[in-house]
Amino acid sequence: MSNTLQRKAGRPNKSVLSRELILAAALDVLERTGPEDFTMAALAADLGVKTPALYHHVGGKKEVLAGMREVISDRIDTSAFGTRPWPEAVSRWARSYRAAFAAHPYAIALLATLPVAGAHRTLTMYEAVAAGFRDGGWPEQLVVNNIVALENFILGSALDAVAPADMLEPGDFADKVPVFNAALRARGRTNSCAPAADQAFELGLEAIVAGMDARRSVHPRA
Amino acid sequence: MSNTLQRKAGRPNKSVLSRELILAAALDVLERTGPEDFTMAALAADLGVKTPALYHHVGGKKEVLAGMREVISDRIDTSAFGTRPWPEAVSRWARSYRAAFAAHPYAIALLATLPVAGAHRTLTMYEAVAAGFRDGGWPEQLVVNNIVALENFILGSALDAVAPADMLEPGDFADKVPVFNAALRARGRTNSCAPAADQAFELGLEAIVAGMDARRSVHPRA
DNA sequence: ACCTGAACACCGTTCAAGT
DNA sequence: ACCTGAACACCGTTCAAGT
Repeated sequence: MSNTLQRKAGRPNKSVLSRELILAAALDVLERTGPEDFTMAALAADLGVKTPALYHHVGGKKEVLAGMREVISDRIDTSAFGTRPWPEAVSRWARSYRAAFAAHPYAIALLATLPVAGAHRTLTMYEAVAAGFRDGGWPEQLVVNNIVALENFILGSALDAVAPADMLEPGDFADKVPVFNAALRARGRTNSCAPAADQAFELGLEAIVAGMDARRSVHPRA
Repeated sequence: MSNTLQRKAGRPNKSVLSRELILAAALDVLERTGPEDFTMAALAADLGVKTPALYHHVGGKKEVLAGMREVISDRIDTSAFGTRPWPEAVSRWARSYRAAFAAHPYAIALLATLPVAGAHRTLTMYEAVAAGFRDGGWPEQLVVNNIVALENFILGSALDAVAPADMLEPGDFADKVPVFNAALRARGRTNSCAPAADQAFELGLEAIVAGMDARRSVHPRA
Protein backbone atom coordinates (compact mmCIF):
# COMPACT_ATOMS: atom_id res chain seq x y z
CA MET A 1 0.00 0.00 0.00
CA SER A 2 1.03 3.65 0.62
CA ASN A 3 3.71 4.94 -1.76
CA THR A 4 5.07 2.11 -3.81
CA LEU A 5 7.74 4.00 -5.74
CA GLN A 6 10.87 1.90 -5.71
CA ARG A 7 13.31 3.26 -3.18
CA LYS A 8 17.08 3.16 -3.61
CA ALA A 9 19.43 1.95 -0.91
CA GLY A 10 20.66 4.52 1.61
CA ARG A 11 18.97 6.63 4.22
CA PRO A 12 15.84 8.41 2.98
CA ASN A 13 15.50 12.18 3.54
CA LYS A 14 12.45 11.69 5.69
CA SER A 15 12.08 8.51 7.77
CA VAL A 16 9.42 6.26 6.20
CA LEU A 17 8.73 4.07 9.20
CA SER A 18 7.99 4.38 12.90
CA ARG A 19 7.01 1.96 15.62
CA GLU A 20 3.44 3.31 15.68
CA LEU A 21 3.10 3.02 11.90
CA ILE A 22 4.35 -0.54 11.95
CA LEU A 23 1.92 -1.64 14.69
CA ALA A 24 -1.07 -0.03 12.98
CA ALA A 25 -0.16 -1.69 9.68
CA ALA A 26 0.39 -5.00 11.47
CA LEU A 27 -3.20 -5.10 12.75
CA ASP A 28 -4.43 -4.38 9.23
CA VAL A 29 -2.21 -6.89 7.50
CA LEU A 30 -2.98 -9.65 9.99
CA GLU A 31 -6.72 -9.41 9.32
CA ARG A 32 -6.09 -9.43 5.57
CA THR A 33 -3.66 -12.33 5.46
CA GLY A 34 -4.66 -14.48 8.43
CA PRO A 35 -2.23 -15.69 11.09
CA GLU A 36 -0.64 -18.27 8.78
CA ASP A 37 0.63 -15.74 6.24
CA PHE A 38 1.32 -12.94 8.68
CA THR A 39 5.04 -12.62 8.02
CA MET A 40 7.57 -9.86 8.48
CA ALA A 41 7.85 -9.82 4.69
CA ALA A 42 4.10 -9.26 4.23
CA LEU A 43 4.15 -6.49 6.83
CA ALA A 44 7.12 -4.80 5.16
CA ALA A 45 5.49 -5.06 1.73
CA ASP A 46 2.35 -3.36 3.04
CA LEU A 47 4.47 -0.50 4.29
CA GLY A 48 6.26 -0.24 0.93
CA VAL A 49 9.56 -1.27 2.39
CA LYS A 50 11.96 -4.22 2.39
CA THR A 51 11.86 -6.62 5.33
CA PRO A 52 15.10 -5.68 7.09
CA ALA A 53 13.96 -2.05 7.35
CA LEU A 54 11.53 -3.10 10.09
CA TYR A 55 14.40 -4.09 12.37
CA HIS A 56 15.44 -0.46 12.77
CA HIS A 57 12.21 0.19 14.67
CA VAL A 58 11.23 -3.07 16.36
CA GLY A 59 13.28 -5.84 17.90
CA GLY A 60 11.64 -8.64 15.95
CA LYS A 61 8.37 -10.36 15.25
CA LYS A 62 7.69 -11.08 18.94
CA GLU A 63 7.91 -7.41 19.75
CA VAL A 64 5.50 -6.61 16.92
CA LEU A 65 2.99 -9.06 18.35
CA ALA A 66 3.37 -7.70 21.88
CA GLY A 67 2.91 -4.17 20.54
CA MET A 68 -0.26 -5.16 18.72
CA ARG A 69 -1.64 -6.51 21.95
CA GLU A 70 -0.89 -3.22 23.71
CA VAL A 71 -2.72 -1.27 21.00
CA ILE A 72 -5.76 -3.50 21.39
CA SER A 73 -5.62 -3.40 25.20
CA ASP A 74 -5.64 0.36 25.01
CA ARG A 75 -9.12 0.30 23.47
CA ILE A 76 -10.76 -1.57 26.34
CA ASP A 77 -13.26 0.70 28.07
CA THR A 78 -13.08 0.79 31.87
CA SER A 79 -15.05 4.03 32.31
CA ALA A 80 -18.17 2.36 33.73
CA PHE A 81 -16.32 1.58 36.96
CA GLY A 82 -16.56 5.12 38.23
CA THR A 83 -20.22 5.64 37.47
CA ARG A 84 -22.15 2.37 37.63
CA PRO A 85 -22.82 -0.27 40.31
CA TRP A 86 -20.30 -3.10 40.32
CA PRO A 87 -22.29 -5.80 38.47
CA GLU A 88 -23.11 -3.49 35.59
CA ALA A 89 -19.67 -1.91 35.47
CA VAL A 90 -17.88 -5.25 35.37
CA SER A 91 -20.22 -6.51 32.65
CA ARG A 92 -19.57 -3.46 30.50
CA TRP A 93 -15.84 -3.84 30.95
CA ALA A 94 -16.05 -7.53 30.03
CA ARG A 95 -18.04 -6.80 26.86
CA SER A 96 -15.64 -4.10 25.82
CA TYR A 97 -12.69 -6.40 26.50
CA ARG A 98 -14.11 -9.17 24.37
CA ALA A 99 -15.16 -6.73 21.65
CA ALA A 100 -11.71 -5.16 21.47
CA PHE A 101 -10.23 -8.53 20.60
CA ALA A 102 -13.18 -9.64 18.50
CA ALA A 103 -12.52 -6.60 16.29
CA HIS A 104 -9.28 -8.32 15.32
CA PRO A 105 -10.32 -11.95 15.04
CA TYR A 106 -6.99 -13.35 13.98
CA ALA A 107 -5.19 -11.35 16.64
CA ILE A 108 -6.72 -13.40 19.43
CA ALA A 109 -5.20 -16.66 18.30
CA LEU A 110 -1.82 -14.99 17.92
CA LEU A 111 -1.80 -12.87 21.06
CA ALA A 112 -3.73 -14.88 23.63
CA THR A 113 -0.75 -17.03 24.50
CA LEU A 114 1.78 -14.24 24.64
CA PRO A 115 3.43 -13.18 27.93
CA VAL A 116 2.49 -9.61 28.88
CA ALA A 117 5.47 -8.71 31.04
CA GLY A 118 5.95 -4.98 31.28
CA ALA A 119 2.92 -4.05 29.22
CA HIS A 120 2.17 -0.59 30.57
CA ARG A 121 -1.15 0.00 28.88
CA THR A 122 -2.41 -3.40 29.98
CA LEU A 123 -1.37 -2.67 33.55
CA THR A 124 -3.19 0.65 33.38
CA MET A 125 -6.35 -1.23 32.49
CA TYR A 126 -5.86 -3.52 35.50
CA GLU A 127 -5.49 -0.49 37.74
CA ALA A 128 -8.88 0.87 36.69
CA VAL A 129 -10.54 -2.51 37.13
CA ALA A 130 -8.94 -3.12 40.52
CA ALA A 131 -10.14 0.28 41.71
CA GLY A 132 -13.63 -0.61 40.50
CA PHE A 133 -13.58 -3.79 42.55
CA ARG A 134 -12.30 -2.00 45.64
CA ASP A 135 -14.96 0.69 45.35
CA GLY A 136 -17.52 -2.05 44.78
CA GLY A 137 -16.75 -3.32 48.26
CA TRP A 138 -14.59 -6.35 47.48
CA PRO A 139 -12.10 -7.51 50.11
CA GLU A 140 -8.61 -6.82 48.83
CA GLN A 141 -7.37 -10.42 48.79
CA LEU A 142 -10.10 -11.46 46.37
CA VAL A 143 -9.70 -8.65 43.84
CA VAL A 144 -6.95 -10.14 41.67
CA ASN A 145 -8.35 -13.66 41.70
CA ASN A 146 -11.73 -12.38 40.59
CA ILE A 147 -10.22 -10.28 37.82
CA VAL A 148 -8.15 -13.20 36.59
CA ALA A 149 -11.16 -15.53 36.65
CA LEU A 150 -13.18 -13.04 34.62
CA GLU A 151 -10.31 -12.54 32.22
CA ASN A 152 -10.05 -16.28 31.70
CA PHE A 153 -13.69 -16.37 30.71
CA ILE A 154 -13.38 -13.31 28.47
CA LEU A 155 -10.32 -14.54 26.60
CA GLY A 156 -11.79 -18.01 26.18
CA SER A 157 -14.92 -16.37 24.81
CA ALA A 158 -12.91 -14.21 22.46
CA LEU A 159 -11.24 -17.33 21.11
CA ASP A 160 -14.65 -18.92 20.68
CA ALA A 161 -15.94 -15.85 18.85
CA VAL A 162 -13.34 -16.45 16.15
CA ALA A 163 -13.94 -20.17 15.82
CA PRO A 164 -15.76 -21.33 12.70
CA ALA A 165 -19.54 -21.48 13.28
CA ASP A 166 -19.74 -25.13 12.28
CA MET A 167 -16.94 -26.14 14.62
CA LEU A 168 -19.21 -28.29 16.78
CA GLU A 169 -21.06 -29.95 13.89
CA PRO A 170 -20.88 -33.74 14.27
CA GLY A 171 -21.34 -34.36 10.52
CA ASP A 172 -21.76 -38.04 9.74
CA PHE A 173 -20.86 -38.80 13.35
CA ALA A 174 -24.24 -37.33 14.39
CA ASP A 175 -25.95 -40.66 15.13
CA LYS A 176 -23.18 -41.53 17.56
CA VAL A 177 -23.88 -38.41 19.65
CA PRO A 178 -27.70 -38.11 19.61
CA VAL A 179 -28.17 -36.07 22.79
CA PHE A 180 -25.56 -33.53 21.84
CA ASN A 181 -26.84 -33.34 18.28
CA ALA A 182 -30.42 -32.70 19.45
CA ALA A 183 -29.20 -29.96 21.80
CA LEU A 184 -27.30 -28.40 18.91
CA ARG A 185 -30.50 -28.29 16.80
CA ALA A 186 -32.48 -26.89 19.75
CA ARG A 187 -29.94 -24.11 20.18
CA GLY A 188 -31.06 -22.66 16.84
CA ARG A 189 -34.63 -22.36 18.13
CA THR A 190 -33.96 -19.76 20.83
CA ASN A 191 -35.69 -16.37 20.74
CA SER A 192 -32.35 -14.65 20.28
CA CYS A 193 -31.11 -13.97 16.77
CA ALA A 194 -27.62 -13.12 18.04
CA PRO A 195 -24.68 -15.21 16.84
CA ALA A 196 -24.24 -18.39 18.86
CA ALA A 197 -20.92 -17.26 20.30
CA ASP A 198 -22.54 -14.05 21.60
CA GLN A 199 -25.35 -16.01 23.24
CA ALA A 200 -22.92 -18.26 25.08
CA PHE A 201 -20.84 -15.27 26.15
CA GLU A 202 -23.81 -13.30 27.51
CA LEU A 203 -25.16 -16.32 29.31
CA GLY A 204 -21.81 -17.12 30.89
CA LEU A 205 -21.16 -13.50 31.77
CA GLU A 206 -24.50 -13.21 33.53
CA ALA A 207 -23.83 -16.42 35.46
CA ILE A 208 -20.30 -15.58 36.55
CA VAL A 209 -21.11 -11.99 37.54
CA ALA A 210 -24.21 -13.10 39.47
CA GLY A 211 -22.22 -15.86 41.15
CA MET A 212 -19.45 -13.44 42.12
CA ASP A 213 -21.90 -10.82 43.30
CA ALA A 214 -23.62 -13.32 45.60
CA ARG A 215 -20.22 -14.17 47.04
CA ARG A 216 -19.27 -10.52 47.46
CA SER A 217 -22.10 -9.88 49.93
CA VAL A 218 -20.74 -12.72 52.07
CA HIS A 219 -17.51 -10.76 52.54
CA PRO A 220 -18.78 -7.32 53.59
CA ARG A 221 -16.94 -4.02 53.26
CA ALA A 222 -14.57 -4.59 56.20
CA MET B 1 15.49 -41.47 21.52
CA SER B 2 14.61 -45.18 21.08
CA ASN B 3 17.01 -47.07 18.78
CA THR B 4 19.42 -44.65 17.21
CA LEU B 5 21.23 -47.08 14.91
CA GLN B 6 21.63 -45.44 11.53
CA ARG B 7 19.11 -46.82 9.08
CA LYS B 8 19.73 -47.25 5.36
CA ALA B 9 17.34 -46.04 2.70
CA GLY B 10 14.61 -48.42 1.61
CA ARG B 11 11.66 -49.99 3.34
CA PRO B 12 12.50 -51.51 6.72
CA ASN B 13 11.47 -55.13 7.46
CA LYS B 14 9.22 -54.02 10.26
CA SER B 15 7.53 -50.61 10.08
CA VAL B 16 9.19 -48.24 12.58
CA LEU B 17 6.44 -45.65 12.79
CA SER B 18 2.69 -45.43 13.31
CA ARG B 19 0.23 -42.64 13.81
CA GLU B 20 -0.20 -43.48 17.49
CA LEU B 21 3.54 -43.61 18.07
CA ILE B 22 4.00 -40.24 16.43
CA LEU B 23 1.27 -38.56 18.50
CA ALA B 24 2.59 -39.97 21.79
CA ALA B 25 6.10 -38.82 20.94
CA ALA B 26 4.75 -35.43 19.88
CA LEU B 27 3.30 -34.74 23.34
CA ASP B 28 6.63 -35.70 24.91
CA VAL B 29 8.77 -33.69 22.54
CA LEU B 30 6.59 -30.60 22.82
CA GLU B 31 7.01 -30.45 26.59
CA ARG B 32 10.74 -30.94 26.24
CA THR B 33 11.37 -28.39 23.49
CA GLY B 34 8.64 -25.82 24.02
CA PRO B 35 6.28 -24.61 21.29
CA GLU B 36 8.96 -22.52 19.59
CA ASP B 37 11.24 -25.44 18.81
CA PHE B 38 8.54 -28.02 18.27
CA THR B 39 9.38 -28.87 14.66
CA MET B 40 8.75 -31.85 12.44
CA ALA B 41 12.51 -32.35 12.43
CA ALA B 42 12.68 -32.50 16.25
CA LEU B 43 9.76 -34.93 16.33
CA ALA B 44 11.40 -37.16 13.71
CA ALA B 45 14.74 -37.08 15.53
CA ASP B 46 13.04 -38.21 18.74
CA LEU B 47 11.60 -41.17 16.87
CA GLY B 48 14.99 -42.04 15.39
CA VAL B 49 13.88 -41.25 11.88
CA LYS B 50 14.36 -38.65 9.15
CA THR B 51 11.74 -35.92 8.78
CA PRO B 52 10.08 -37.06 5.54
CA ALA B 53 9.29 -40.45 7.06
CA LEU B 54 6.58 -38.80 9.16
CA TYR B 55 4.62 -37.93 6.04
CA HIS B 56 3.84 -41.59 5.39
CA HIS B 57 1.68 -41.62 8.52
CA VAL B 58 0.34 -38.09 9.00
CA GLY B 59 -0.74 -35.43 6.55
CA GLY B 60 1.44 -32.70 7.99
CA LYS B 61 2.15 -30.69 11.10
CA LYS B 62 -1.45 -29.47 11.41
CA GLU B 63 -2.69 -33.03 11.55
CA VAL B 64 -0.13 -33.85 14.24
CA LEU B 65 -1.40 -30.95 16.34
CA ALA B 66 -5.04 -31.95 15.86
CA GLY B 67 -4.17 -35.52 16.81
CA MET B 68 -2.43 -34.37 19.97
CA ARG B 69 -5.57 -32.52 20.96
CA GLU B 70 -7.64 -35.64 20.44
CA VAL B 71 -5.32 -37.65 22.68
CA ILE B 72 -5.63 -35.03 25.41
CA SER B 73 -9.42 -34.73 24.99
CA ASP B 74 -9.68 -38.44 25.46
CA ARG B 75 -8.37 -38.11 29.01
CA ILE B 76 -11.11 -35.77 30.20
CA ASP B 77 -13.26 -37.49 32.80
CA THR B 78 -17.03 -37.18 32.33
CA SER B 79 -17.99 -40.06 34.61
CA ALA B 80 -19.41 -37.87 37.40
CA PHE B 81 -22.38 -36.95 35.22
CA GLY B 82 -24.11 -40.26 35.77
CA THR B 83 -23.66 -40.40 39.50
CA ARG B 84 -23.53 -36.92 41.01
CA PRO B 85 -25.91 -33.94 41.18
CA TRP B 86 -25.40 -31.47 38.34
CA PRO B 87 -23.38 -28.77 40.15
CA GLU B 88 -20.87 -31.27 41.46
CA ALA B 89 -20.70 -33.27 38.24
CA VAL B 90 -20.08 -30.22 36.10
CA SER B 91 -17.40 -28.99 38.49
CA ARG B 92 -15.60 -32.34 38.36
CA TRP B 93 -15.73 -32.37 34.58
CA ALA B 94 -14.37 -28.82 34.45
CA ARG B 95 -11.48 -29.64 36.77
CA SER B 96 -10.61 -32.74 34.78
CA TYR B 97 -10.80 -30.75 31.52
CA ARG B 98 -8.45 -28.08 32.78
CA ALA B 99 -6.13 -30.68 34.35
CA ALA B 100 -5.91 -32.67 31.11
CA PHE B 101 -4.53 -29.63 29.32
CA ALA B 102 -2.51 -28.41 32.28
CA ALA B 103 -0.65 -31.73 32.16
CA HIS B 104 0.75 -30.55 28.83
CA PRO B 105 1.43 -26.88 29.47
CA TYR B 106 2.84 -26.03 26.09
CA ALA B 107 0.07 -27.90 24.32
CA ILE B 108 -2.55 -25.40 25.39
CA ALA B 109 -0.95 -22.49 23.60
CA LEU B 110 -0.56 -24.58 20.49
CA LEU B 111 -3.93 -26.32 20.45
CA ALA B 112 -6.36 -23.83 21.96
CA THR B 113 -6.79 -21.98 18.70
CA LEU B 114 -7.11 -25.03 16.49
CA PRO B 115 -10.38 -25.90 14.75
CA VAL B 116 -11.79 -29.21 15.98
CA ALA B 117 -13.84 -30.21 12.94
CA GLY B 118 -14.48 -33.91 12.86
CA ALA B 119 -12.78 -34.69 16.16
CA HIS B 120 -14.57 -37.84 17.18
CA ARG B 121 -13.20 -38.22 20.67
CA THR B 122 -13.95 -34.58 21.44
CA LEU B 123 -17.52 -35.04 20.22
CA THR B 124 -17.87 -38.11 22.42
CA MET B 125 -16.97 -35.96 25.40
CA TYR B 126 -19.62 -33.41 24.41
CA GLU B 127 -22.20 -36.19 24.21
CA ALA B 128 -21.54 -37.22 27.81
CA VAL B 129 -21.68 -33.64 29.02
CA ALA B 130 -24.85 -32.83 27.09
CA ALA B 131 -26.54 -35.90 28.58
CA GLY B 132 -25.45 -34.72 32.02
CA PHE B 133 -27.09 -31.35 31.45
CA ARG B 134 -30.29 -32.90 30.14
CA ASP B 135 -30.51 -35.26 33.11
CA GLY B 136 -29.77 -32.29 35.35
CA GLY B 137 -33.00 -30.73 34.17
CA TRP B 138 -31.72 -28.12 31.74
CA PRO B 139 -34.02 -26.98 28.92
CA GLU B 140 -32.61 -28.26 25.65
CA GLN B 141 -32.03 -24.86 24.01
CA LEU B 142 -29.69 -23.78 26.80
CA VAL B 143 -27.52 -26.88 26.93
CA VAL B 144 -25.00 -26.03 24.21
CA ASN B 145 -24.70 -22.38 25.18
CA ASN B 146 -23.98 -23.36 28.78
CA ILE B 147 -21.39 -25.93 27.74
CA VAL B 148 -19.67 -23.44 25.45
CA ALA B 149 -19.64 -20.78 28.17
CA LEU B 150 -18.06 -23.23 30.62
CA GLU B 151 -15.56 -24.35 28.02
CA ASN B 152 -14.56 -20.75 27.38
CA PHE B 153 -13.82 -20.33 31.06
CA ILE B 154 -11.96 -23.64 31.27
CA LEU B 155 -9.74 -23.03 28.26
CA GLY B 156 -9.02 -19.48 29.34
CA SER B 157 -8.07 -20.85 32.75
CA ALA B 158 -5.86 -23.50 31.20
CA LEU B 159 -4.03 -20.77 29.29
CA ASP B 160 -3.65 -18.85 32.53
CA ALA B 161 -2.30 -21.90 34.31
CA VAL B 162 0.62 -21.95 31.88
CA ALA B 163 1.38 -18.25 32.07
CA PRO B 164 4.49 -17.26 34.01
CA ALA B 165 3.67 -16.57 37.67
CA ASP B 166 5.10 -13.05 37.55
CA MET B 167 3.12 -12.14 34.46
CA LEU B 168 1.09 -9.49 36.28
CA GLU B 169 4.02 -7.98 38.15
CA PRO B 170 4.13 -4.23 37.53
CA GLY B 171 7.88 -3.99 38.19
CA ASP B 172 9.11 -0.40 38.23
CA PHE B 173 5.69 0.66 36.98
CA ALA B 174 4.24 -0.24 40.41
CA ASP B 175 3.82 3.31 41.65
CA LYS B 176 1.69 4.12 38.60
CA VAL B 177 -0.81 1.37 39.51
CA PRO B 178 -1.05 1.55 43.33
CA VAL B 179 -4.48 -0.02 43.77
CA PHE B 180 -3.69 -2.96 41.55
CA ASN B 181 -0.28 -3.41 43.12
CA ALA B 182 -1.76 -3.45 46.63
CA ALA B 183 -4.34 -6.03 45.55
CA LEU B 184 -1.55 -8.15 44.09
CA ARG B 185 0.30 -8.09 47.45
CA ALA B 186 -2.92 -8.89 49.34
CA ARG B 187 -3.52 -11.89 47.09
CA GLY B 188 -0.50 -13.57 48.64
CA ARG B 189 -2.06 -13.25 52.10
CA THR B 190 -5.01 -15.60 51.51
CA ASN B 191 -5.47 -18.73 53.61
CA SER B 192 -5.00 -20.91 50.55
CA CYS B 193 -1.53 -22.15 49.70
CA ALA B 194 -2.63 -23.28 46.24
CA PRO B 195 -0.96 -21.70 43.19
CA ALA B 196 -2.54 -18.38 42.22
CA ALA B 197 -3.91 -19.75 38.94
CA ASP B 198 -5.68 -22.56 40.81
CA GLN B 199 -7.25 -20.09 43.25
CA ALA B 200 -8.62 -17.96 40.42
CA PHE B 201 -9.93 -21.04 38.63
CA GLU B 202 -11.71 -22.45 41.67
CA LEU B 203 -13.20 -19.09 42.54
CA GLY B 204 -14.46 -18.53 39.00
CA LEU B 205 -15.73 -22.09 38.69
CA GLU B 206 -17.73 -21.76 41.90
CA ALA B 207 -19.19 -18.46 40.70
CA ILE B 208 -20.14 -19.60 37.20
CA VAL B 209 -21.62 -22.91 38.34
CA ALA B 210 -23.61 -21.21 41.13
CA GLY B 211 -24.80 -18.55 38.70
CA MET B 212 -25.88 -21.15 36.16
CA ASP B 213 -27.53 -23.31 38.79
CA ALA B 214 -29.59 -20.34 40.01
CA ARG B 215 -30.70 -19.73 36.46
CA ARG B 216 -31.52 -23.40 35.89
CA SER B 217 -34.21 -23.38 38.55
CA VAL B 218 -35.89 -20.49 36.71
CA HIS B 219 -36.41 -22.78 33.72
CA PRO B 220 -37.95 -25.88 35.29
CA ARG B 221 -37.85 -29.41 33.91
CA ALA B 222 -40.41 -28.76 31.08
C1' DA C 1 4.48 -49.95 1.73
C1' DC C 2 7.91 -47.28 4.07
C1' DC C 3 12.28 -45.46 4.72
C1' DT C 4 16.33 -42.03 3.08
C1' DG C 5 18.51 -38.17 0.55
C1' DA C 6 18.18 -34.31 -2.16
C1' DA C 7 15.62 -30.44 -3.41
C1' DC C 8 12.12 -26.40 -3.18
C1' DA C 9 10.08 -22.28 -1.66
C1' DC C 10 9.76 -20.17 2.13
C1' DC C 11 10.75 -18.04 7.04
C1' DG C 12 13.02 -14.58 10.68
C1' DT C 13 17.17 -12.28 11.34
C1' DT C 14 21.94 -10.22 10.58
C1' DC C 15 24.95 -7.15 8.51
C1' DA C 16 27.79 -4.63 5.18
C1' DA C 17 27.18 -1.12 1.88
C1' DG C 18 25.05 3.04 0.54
C1' DT C 19 23.14 7.96 1.46
C1' DA D 1 20.12 7.27 11.44
C1' DC D 2 17.67 4.46 8.15
C1' DC D 3 17.07 2.20 3.99
C1' DT D 4 18.47 -1.82 0.46
C1' DG D 5 20.66 -6.21 -1.06
C1' DA D 6 22.87 -10.27 -0.10
C1' DA D 7 23.47 -13.88 2.97
C1' DC D 8 22.55 -17.42 6.88
C1' DA D 9 20.44 -21.09 9.25
C1' DC D 10 16.39 -22.69 9.52
C1' DC D 11 11.34 -24.35 8.42
C1' DG D 12 7.47 -27.61 6.33
C1' DT D 13 6.76 -30.31 2.44
C1' DT D 14 7.54 -33.01 -1.99
C1' DC D 15 9.39 -36.66 -4.46
C1' DA D 16 12.54 -39.87 -6.77
C1' DA D 17 15.37 -43.62 -5.54
C1' DG D 18 16.08 -47.59 -2.85
C1' DT D 19 14.43 -52.19 -0.50
